[in-house]
Amino acid sequence: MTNETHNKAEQDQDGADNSKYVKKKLLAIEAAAKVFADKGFHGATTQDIAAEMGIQQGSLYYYFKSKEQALQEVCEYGFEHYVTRMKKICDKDQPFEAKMLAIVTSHLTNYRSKHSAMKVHNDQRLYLPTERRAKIKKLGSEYRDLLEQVLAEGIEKNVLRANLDTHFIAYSIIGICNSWGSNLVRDDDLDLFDTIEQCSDLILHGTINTTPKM
Amino acid sequence: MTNETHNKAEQDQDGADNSKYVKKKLLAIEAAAKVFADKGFHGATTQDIAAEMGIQQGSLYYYFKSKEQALQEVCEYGFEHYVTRMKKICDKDQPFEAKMLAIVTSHLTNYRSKHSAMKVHNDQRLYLPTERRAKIKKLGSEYRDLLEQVLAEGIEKNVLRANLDTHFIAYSIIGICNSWGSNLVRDDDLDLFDTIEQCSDLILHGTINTTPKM
DNA sequence: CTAACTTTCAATAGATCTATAGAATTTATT
DNA sequence: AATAAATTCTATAGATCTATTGAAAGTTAG
Repeated sequence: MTNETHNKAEQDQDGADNSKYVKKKLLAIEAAAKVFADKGFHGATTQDIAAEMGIQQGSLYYYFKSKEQALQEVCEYGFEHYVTRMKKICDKDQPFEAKMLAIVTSHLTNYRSKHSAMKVHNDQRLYLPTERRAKIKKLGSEYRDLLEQVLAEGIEKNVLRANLDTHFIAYSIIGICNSWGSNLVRDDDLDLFDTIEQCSDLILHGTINTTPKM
Repeated sequence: MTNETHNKAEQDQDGADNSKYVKKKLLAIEAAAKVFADKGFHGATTQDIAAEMGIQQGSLYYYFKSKEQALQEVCEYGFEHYVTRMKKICDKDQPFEAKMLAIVTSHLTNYRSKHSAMKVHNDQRLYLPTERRAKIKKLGSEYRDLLEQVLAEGIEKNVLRANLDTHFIAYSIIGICNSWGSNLVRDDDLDLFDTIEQCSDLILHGTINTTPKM
């Protein structure tokens, strides 16, 4: 009768398996991801998201306290898997080339198979106020650090050129992968494994012909 | 007294030098570019753009018939220079490496020196309805074609590896450049020429150490 | 100085869209 | 079956925001 919690959206960081709720909340995140990916954060309406889920606009607020929170959760959702997988790859003891292939594969596979959330993370996260981006930022720099570490190892083992700037290369790899990731999302006909292979090849060998027959 | 053209925005494809008008219209496009780059198309308001120009919200419609038209013009504005410059580079008779350097330089310089419009073109053009994107699309494919042609020449002259997919490489180059372009826009401390050099180097030579001392 | 033209302004209608609140319905529990 | 709890609905206030309109202010030219 007083102010009980009528709104699940308020008590929302527990991992407790309210099974029913948790499952539909996930659907909500995925619906938001799809809609944000298509129309952009500001271009999308809560109505769009609700429609995607087959519920009424107002009902959406049972799952999200605000549209902004929805964006935040979509971004985190899209990015968490991705960083987790990266950690696993880096932990394994593998030759450099294999690691790099695994990294590119992980990155691009994530785009194709799973989430518009990846796209939303890339394109829309800057519309979040800084407070809401803290976790995402942390994940992002974790990811880059891991990647730079892999590159540093590669240099140490003499597989990579010694004069490389790992920071620069890390950003570039992420750039290429994101760019192709977007293409994969946009164009269903694009072959995933072909793309993976070509990206890796470009990153490793560049374009120059090193054995020119004269 | 009937319906005369009170609105310049309606008669707007003439290159005639209404000097005063033309100059301020350019300021309008640049203001829109800045605001769209910061807040995104849907996140920006006509009020924001007007404020950036120091005029009232309603007055903006003297220069643009609609917010959407503003976006279209910003995208075209950002991209035209860019394609024009590309043509010049390709026409010149130069060795492959020089051409590639020039292309990367042109691309990144355009980001740093001139326009948020580049950013808007990249990030926001898909929010335009197809009709409004016709010109932009044409320019885009012109650009890619030119780039692919340069690459094909490189292969022919045996400077580049024969097994390259020019289409793929072209997209990748654009991807890397856009990615670093965004970084250049976001981070003023980033050195332009350093970035250019590193991008070119990566594209040409990749990362692998081709002369490993054992 | 006056008339014609250009540019800006102020005010607003009409159309959103977010978020809230309380009722209605469905689902789970005793 | 009766009660409690969870989920969804309807309706709406309040806050935008775009685009229009006609008047005001500024500029140019005769």
